[in-house]
Amino acid sequence: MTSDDETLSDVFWAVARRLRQQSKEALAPWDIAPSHFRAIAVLARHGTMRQGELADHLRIAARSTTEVVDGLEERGLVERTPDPKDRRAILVGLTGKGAGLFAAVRAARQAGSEEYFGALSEQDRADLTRILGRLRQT
Amino acid sequence: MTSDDETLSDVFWAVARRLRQQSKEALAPWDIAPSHFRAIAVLARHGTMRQGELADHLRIAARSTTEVVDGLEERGLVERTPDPKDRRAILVGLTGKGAGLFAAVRAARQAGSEEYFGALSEQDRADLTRILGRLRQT
DNA sequence: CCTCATGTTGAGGTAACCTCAGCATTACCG
DNA sequence: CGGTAATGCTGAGGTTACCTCAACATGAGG
Repeated sequence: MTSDDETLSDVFWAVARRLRQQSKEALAPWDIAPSHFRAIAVLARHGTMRQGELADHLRIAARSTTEVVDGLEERGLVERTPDPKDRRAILVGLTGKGAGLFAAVRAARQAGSEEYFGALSEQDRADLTRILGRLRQT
Repeated sequence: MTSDDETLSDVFWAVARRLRQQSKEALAPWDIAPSHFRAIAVLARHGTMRQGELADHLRIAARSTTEVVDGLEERGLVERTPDPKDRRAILVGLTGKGAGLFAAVRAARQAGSEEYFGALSEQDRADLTRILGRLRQT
């Protein structure tokens, strides 16, 4: 009830906080953060790749990817192996445990975020996807 | 080109990053962060209030509000005065400088975020507002 | 007056990023 | 071929925008 003085971006950030909270909780049983899961999902779908490529997929800086991969490696969910074709590069791939976790989360359909957005109607989800997609390209 | 493997939340976060970047840049000339501006906007619209009230308006924890107000006070944009009615409480109000900054940013229409969302059509903005509003209540 | 509630802050923490500089390695070019 | 440039990663350090928990002062009710 507090306010009507909310701009679109205020609402946007309110939702962002909510979403973060929600998906963090959803992933808590597996002891990983949303950013970790995002990376796992990419690896699960596209297979082993270089860290740099992973960064591109995640649309974050290479340096940030190092950190995400560090977290996953600590947990035994991914493996780093030197790229035989380029000794500067490092390949990142899911371990069995990592693949298992991905499957488990998927199966449980607790990807959290999707659960969250599930409150919307098909139509609203479609609109939201379209509108956000447009914004991203701006 | 990197990916089609994007969930709705991925897109959402991509937009969030963009938005943050964009509005940070837009506010840079005034040396304040988006969170600061949010607080200023509330104070400009509703006038002097207690810190706790401000926290409610911003929908963040009271402790976090302390920090935002700290930042604004350092920059001379707000003033803390003891609440004469309750000596535990503190009133926060805009200084002339703060009000001036608000006006300047407004006038320049560089609230950034709104600029960003301005790329959308009326209709899309309305839809987005509606959908996000619904999500927030979830 | 004594206990409980309220308003703010100190201390300490988190997630998810960022840039900049440095190191190793590979690629290109005369 | 030798030297310069570009590439791939990481160490160091920073930022934003939050959070919780506990302490402290003050106010309110019985």
